Amino acid sequence: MPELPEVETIARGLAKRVTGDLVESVWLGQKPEPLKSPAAEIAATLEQSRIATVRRVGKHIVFDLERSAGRVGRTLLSAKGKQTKPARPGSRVKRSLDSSTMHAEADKSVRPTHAVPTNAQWIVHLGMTGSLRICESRDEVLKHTHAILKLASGRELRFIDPRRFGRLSVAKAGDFDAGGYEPLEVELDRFTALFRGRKTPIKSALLNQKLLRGVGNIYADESLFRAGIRPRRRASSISHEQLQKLFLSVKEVLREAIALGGSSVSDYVDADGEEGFFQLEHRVYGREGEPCLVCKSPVKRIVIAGRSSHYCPKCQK
DNA sequence: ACTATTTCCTGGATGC
DNA sequence: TGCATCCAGGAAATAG
Repeated sequence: MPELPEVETIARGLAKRVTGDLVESVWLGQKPEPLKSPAAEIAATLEQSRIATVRRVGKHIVFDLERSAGRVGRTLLSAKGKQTKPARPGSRVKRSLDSSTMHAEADKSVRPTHAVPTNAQWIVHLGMTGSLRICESRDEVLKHTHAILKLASGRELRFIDPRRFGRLSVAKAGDFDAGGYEPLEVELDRFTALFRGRKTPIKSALLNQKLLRGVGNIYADESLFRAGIRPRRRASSISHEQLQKLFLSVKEVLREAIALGGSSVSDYVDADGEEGFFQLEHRVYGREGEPCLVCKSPVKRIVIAGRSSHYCPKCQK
């Protein structure tokens, strides 16, 4: 179940291996659930785009795409002869409406094959069981494969997701907004303000992606344990001092988990097929009935908002 | 404006 | 051994 540290690990691994590669063609499966944008739009955006960067935003993986208008223009010209309206899909995307006409006119007359980045994005959410794998084209196409990107390097980037909780979408650059603050970047006063006046359990607030983006069930439980706060405590009832502790705990847990490549539970592996090791550092998650590592009390498991929540009844108040 | 609950989905674990 | 049932959970939708 990829949360922030797993997604960060995956994005870093993908960045190493596909940055600069060109998407030559795209195959999308028939199951509609994983597609948040129309299939034709996803394919059209990806095809003939260069992957400029791969990065994590919350639990999303964002591929920043660039398209060389020169390449497209040249292809069209050679195939169809001189066109009065050269197709340059890149020119319109970034510029404002006011200036686009002028620029288009100028570009057309002076440099019809000038490269203009289109600045689109491919956004992948892995859900519970989604994975992105770099394959050779001869590799067996696994069951539950929903998308295959053929790359100019000869490899394929495949999206596989048995449970289909994952989502694929495309957006123009700058249009994608995951909401919430990045937990590793947020400042203390903004962090504490998130919980002011909220009657919901602190655990639920931590899982709310509109407040903080990227914290999931494992890291919420682990952060609350380190901060000594019970998951059912109402967010508004937590003292400033305790929130300060939670602020530090969240960052500490996430940083340690990223350093260890995330937590490998439910067969999570990163882009290189490597397991993470933070599951060995879990102090409460998945340890129901086992002794607290600090006080030896049995770890309790309760359900909050349908999520299992683990805590030490003695260490957490 | 919030908050709580339900729904989606399948593989693996459990129970009889 | 086989078959049914339950469970995992992120986020969107729905209800209050």
